This record gives sequence, C-alpha cells and structure tokens, in this order.
Amino acid sequence: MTSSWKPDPLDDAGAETTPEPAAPGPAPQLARTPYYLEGLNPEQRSAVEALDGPVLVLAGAGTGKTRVLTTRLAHLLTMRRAWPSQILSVTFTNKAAREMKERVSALTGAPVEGWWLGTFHAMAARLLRRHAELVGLKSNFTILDSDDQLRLIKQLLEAESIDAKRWPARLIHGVIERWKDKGLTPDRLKPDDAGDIAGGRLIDLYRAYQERLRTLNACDFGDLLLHNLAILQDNAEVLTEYHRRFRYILVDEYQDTNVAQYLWLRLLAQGHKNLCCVGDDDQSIYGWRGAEVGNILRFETDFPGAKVIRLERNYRSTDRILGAASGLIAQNRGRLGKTLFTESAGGEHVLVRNVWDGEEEARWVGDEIESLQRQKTRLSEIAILVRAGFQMREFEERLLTLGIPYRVVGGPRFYERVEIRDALAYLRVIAQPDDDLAFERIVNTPRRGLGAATLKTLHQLARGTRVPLTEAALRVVDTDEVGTRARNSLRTLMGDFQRWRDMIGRVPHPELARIVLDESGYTAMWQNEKSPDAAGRLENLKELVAAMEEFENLQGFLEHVSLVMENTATPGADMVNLMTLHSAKGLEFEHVFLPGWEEGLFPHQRALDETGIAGLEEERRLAYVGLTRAKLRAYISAAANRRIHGLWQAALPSRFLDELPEEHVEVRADPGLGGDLRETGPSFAFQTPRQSGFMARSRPVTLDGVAYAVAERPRPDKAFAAGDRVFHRKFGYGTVRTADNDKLTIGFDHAGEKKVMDSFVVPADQAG
DNA sequence: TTCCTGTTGGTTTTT
DNA sequence: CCAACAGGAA
Repeated sequence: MTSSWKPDPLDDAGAETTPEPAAPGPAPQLARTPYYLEGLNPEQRSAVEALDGPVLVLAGAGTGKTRVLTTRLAHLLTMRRAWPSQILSVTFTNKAAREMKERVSALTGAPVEGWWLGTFHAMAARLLRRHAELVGLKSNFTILDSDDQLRLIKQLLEAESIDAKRWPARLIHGVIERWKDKGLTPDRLKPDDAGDIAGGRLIDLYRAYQERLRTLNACDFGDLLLHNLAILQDNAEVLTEYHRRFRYILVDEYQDTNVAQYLWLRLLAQGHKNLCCVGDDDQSIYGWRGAEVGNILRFETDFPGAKVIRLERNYRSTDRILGAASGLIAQNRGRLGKTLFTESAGGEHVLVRNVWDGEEEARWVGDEIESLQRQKTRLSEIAILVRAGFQMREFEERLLTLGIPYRVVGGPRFYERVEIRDALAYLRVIAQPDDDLAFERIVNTPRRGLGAATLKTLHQLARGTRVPLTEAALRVVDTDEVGTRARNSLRTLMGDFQRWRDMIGRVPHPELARIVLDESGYTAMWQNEKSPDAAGRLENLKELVAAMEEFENLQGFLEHVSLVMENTATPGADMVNLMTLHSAKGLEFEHVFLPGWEEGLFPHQRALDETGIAGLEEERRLAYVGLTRAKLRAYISAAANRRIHGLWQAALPSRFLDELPEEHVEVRADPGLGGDLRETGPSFAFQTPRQSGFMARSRPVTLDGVAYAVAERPRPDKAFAAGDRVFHRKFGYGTVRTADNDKLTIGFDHAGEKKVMDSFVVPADQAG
C-alpha cells in the first residue's frame, strides 16, 4: 500500500484548537490478505491482527519480534485505525527506533514525519517541551548528560560539606537515579529510605539537586519521565488530550521498562486501553539499572482482559543451541514460561572447552576463528561475548597478533569526547543562558584567565541573588568584585555571547557553530596543541558542525545530541565482533564465543552478593541471551585460573555449565588439564579460594550430585619461605623472593618476577 | 596551572 | 595489574 497520508488533524501546528479528531476513515475493503501478512506464522499473525485492547506478545529470542511490531504498526495504518501521529510507539534504544521507522515506512510507503515513534526519553521530552511550564520549566530546557549530572552533584556535596570521599558523587547519583526509575520524587521518600548515606542527608541532597535543575532550566534523563508523570497526573485536560491523541500504543522490550515508564504507559493507555507490549521476560538483563521484570510478569493483572500471545517458533538457531539455552533458562523460577522450538533440526553441539587460563582461552578462540575463516565464514558472522570489559583485552591482543580484524562494539561515544562536550557547551550557553554547567565548562576553555578565583566570586553572587552565572557575570563586568584582568576578559566573553545569541535565527546554525568555535578561540586552542590526538579532535569538531546541517534549528540539534546521537557508525567491514553480553542483546551471529564461564565471573560474584537469587537468575538470563545469539554454533570456555586485579586466582567452572543439557553439549578439556572438568571435577579449582577479593565467597558447588566443599583453610604444610625453589605450571622454575601468607613473589628463571598464590606452585623437587 | 605521585578500586549501560 | 583520580609540589 502506497497511499500518502492526509495531514494529521492533531499535529502540533493546530493541535490544541482542533475538535475531536476523526479516524482516518472506514477500514478499506480489502480484496485479499494484505501482502505484509503473508509469510507470518499463525502466532505472529494473531499478534499483528489483535489490534484492540491490551495485548502482551511474549516474543522469545529470534522469533521475529521486530517483524511483528513493525507489521502491526503498518497494519494499524492500512486498516485506517489511526493516523501515524495517533500511534505512540516506544523503544529503549535509538537503534531500535530507527530500525522500526525504516521498516514501517518501507512497508507502508508513508513518510515518517509527525510520528510519535522513538525512545521513551525522546517521546517524553517531546511531550515535556509542549507543557514545560506546568512543571516550572521553560520549553527550551536543557537535557543534561551524565557528566553534567555528576558535576552538579559534586558541587552540591561541596556546598553541603559532605565528605565526597566517604560518599562519592557516583554513588549519590546512582541512588537518586534509581529513585527516579521508581518514580520517587523527594517528597515521596521516607527519611529512612536513605539509610545513613551522606549522613542521612541524602533526601535533602536530592531535593537540592532537583531545585538546582529547575534553576538551571534543566532536566536529567529520569526527570523527562518524572515531569511527564506530574503533568499527566495533575492536569486532567492534558491527560485527556493525550488519550484522544494516542489511539494505539506499542511498546518494544517491555521487560526492560522501569516503574516510571510503566506508570507513564499506564496513564497514557488508561483511556482506550489499546496497549500492545512486546517483550521477553527471559531476556531481562537490566534489573541493575532499574528495569522491573515484574512489569512484564504482572501484565495480565495490570491490564485485565489482556490477550497474551507467545511467539516460540525460532528462526535463528539450531535445535542444539535452543536445547542448551532452554535447559539453562528452565532453571529460573520467576518466568512466564516459553519453550523455543525450531524446524532446523540437527546442528552442532554447543562446544564447552576447559582451558588452563585466560591466555590459553584467547589462543583457543583465535585458533577456532582462524579455522572458521579457512572454511569461508565471514568474520562479521563471528562474535566474542564477554561478561566484563576487562576480559576483552586478552582477545584483542590475540586477534591483533593473529592479524584478524575486529571491532569493539559499544566503545566510547561520539558525544562523550571532550572536544564535542566543549563545543556543545558553547552552543548550550548561547541557546539557553541559564545553563550554568555549560557556562562553567567553557568559561576558561580556552584559557582566558578566568580561573577558580573568578568563578568562586561569580558563584557566590549567583547563589546569593539566585540568578544564573551568566547574569552574575554581566553584573561583575561593571563592578570591581573581580580583578581588572578577569573583568576585561569576562567583558569580552559576555560580549561574544551576546553577539552570537543575536545571530540565532539570522545565521544558519551550522555556520553559527563554526563562527562560535573560531571566534571563541576554541579551534585555535586545538590547533596550537601538539599532542598526537589534536588533529583527530579538530576532525571531530568538523564532523559535529557537518552533522548540524540535518536539523532545522539549534534547539533541535541539541536535543538530538542529548537523546539520540549514537556512536559513530561502524562501517560494514568484515570484522570479528567483540562486545559484552549486554550489548549483544538483539544481535545475532553464526558463531558465538562465550568465554569466561567461571564462578565469580559468570555468574558474577557481585550479582550474587548484592541481589542473591534474583541476581543469579539475571545472570542466567544473560547466559541465555548469549547462547541465543548464535545461529550455527556456540563455543563456551572456562579457565581454571584467571588473573584478576593482577593476582592469579583459581576458578571453578560456572554452575551454568552443569545446567546445559548434556545431549546438546560436547565437552573438550585442554589435554594438560587432566580430562573433563565437568565429569571429574576440577583438579586445581578447589585449591585456592582467597579470603577476600574476586573468588572470596565462592560457595560450595554440586557437581553431578556430589557436593564439593571449597577448601578455605590455609594449608600449613605447603608454606613457602623466601629462598625456596618452586615450580609453576605456567611460569616454570623460580625462587621465592617474599612470602606473605599465601601470596608469594617469585623470581622465575624465564618469566621474570610475578606475584602468585602459593597454591599455584609446588616445591621444585616435587615438580613433574 | 601543570605535572607528578600516591591512592583506590575494578560488572553489566541507555537515555 | 592498571586506569582514573585527587591532592600536592614546582
């Protein structure tokens, strides 16, 4: 269908004055099934066609979730149930939003303009800009990035003289962020919710933070949702307007919603109840940042009469991979229950490989990749998925030595670079003079002799008279509160600001940005800098200015940067993909390597310590996500020893290995390890739990019904002293230099000096 | 203001 | 072990 859509009666231009909107028209009489419904399986099709009332689509990994979502949206449009602007579609990531836009407009031929399709945050920001004054903001409010948020909190800690050492800004920020995820504003908190954090003053701190944001005419990410809740709850007429506007609501990755997002959806869907949520409780891996699996588990209670549709037919993986993954996830208690199946029978066993240490693991993975390469597997169809960032290094090194091209997915982002932040700060100060954080950032960059002393004066004045820093600066220019040099410098800068502000709307905004960067001396600053990365930074600035072309105005561009701007797109070159398990969600590869399946690392000890069973189950879901990324084969490995924080640690194979159904798994142990660890029990792994640190609290595990106690006592018979000759499995012979309980410093004959746990060495005369 | 040194802590991350 | 950061010295 390629019809062009009539202008939307409710679109922003005349929204408030237009009477009750009409539906696009009667449903078209279709001679036959729309082509886009063909090729859907029955479950997918019913998920697409159940247009009215609450619907929960439980879409397992690789079951065509995105297809259902986009087809459903296309179907709503084709059936003339709503104008594009009357459907609210929310996703978590920009990537998902973009993919959906592309696919729907390809399906319908409709232009994307005016669609309410985007991330939760982008949609909430859009709504908030229209009603900002209802929560005491101006519509040009700034959205602060996490860097700014942190700086703000540091300032508050300083102002309240709270020991930032004892209570790091990171921690404070984290707690406030979690509260916001739960929809908790300061007045909804009870005094003891804060515990003893910041000497019991955390809630006051939170309140101060919010006050400060309002003075700055700024929001953090959580506020976008919270302000929306306030607006919709306190203003019945606004809520009604949106009930009329959004006739249908679609939600992607519902298992990742937090409480605030849930409340937001519930408010908006309350009118017509045409809410369709798609998600997979088994893939909920973001509990630690506020996601509530409970939202998806409770859907039927929250929305009575909900239709629940399960998508279990998997189009991605072999039945061995699915069998292994299903067996694993079946160990979880809190789940709605789905069983994936496929028609692609056979396939290779999931390979489990036990290796000596991380280095050998990397060598093995590298070898396997080379062999796949010889069999003409494309490198881009291979992924290495690690639990934690530090694991990546060894693989990078190995791939580098082998000359295998790779890319690290999910690295630092474009807008996190200093030069981009600085440039944006200039633009922000111009667009929104109340933005003190932006002002502070660039007031002395490049150097203008406006150092700490001047800033302190400005701060005092600003705080005393409750005005933004820019205003304080303007006043100081005419007084003698700061030194002559600083005053002159400040006068020039403020004059510049004024001149640039006057250009807004008269000069194209990319041109304005170029002028600002040049006239402020910012570009020159990098040109004079002789560090090797200066050239790259100048490049990035150019890229930034070029990127502005696509936006209508400065405001639109700034919003894009804070909410939408993505990592510099990785070119489609043929490279191995290296990333964390978390960033692999939603992706698929023919061959997937899953290294580091060891107790303490995966499941991660901290997850177990901090959230117990819930944490373990989330780790297990992470393992499930990892396995189900594989189309053809999954390769799991576990090292018996791993160097963590510079110390060698013995490791137990992950309990998840035992949870993989045997019939889908092939176990191979490194010959040197003395057989299959899964069957015989690890020979080294039980020898050295530490009293503190990485493996500190590893629990006794059960292997094949036999409980193995983790040896926790020191073994006095094995005590070494300086001067002893010893043998180490990996480093060979050496002499003990110092002995500190179980920690030895050994000068190895060939491997140099190393710190080693005593359990890793034997007296030289017992070697062999 | 820059540079250096000592300290500290190190899971996952989007918006 | 190593990176990030804070605080002090030059």
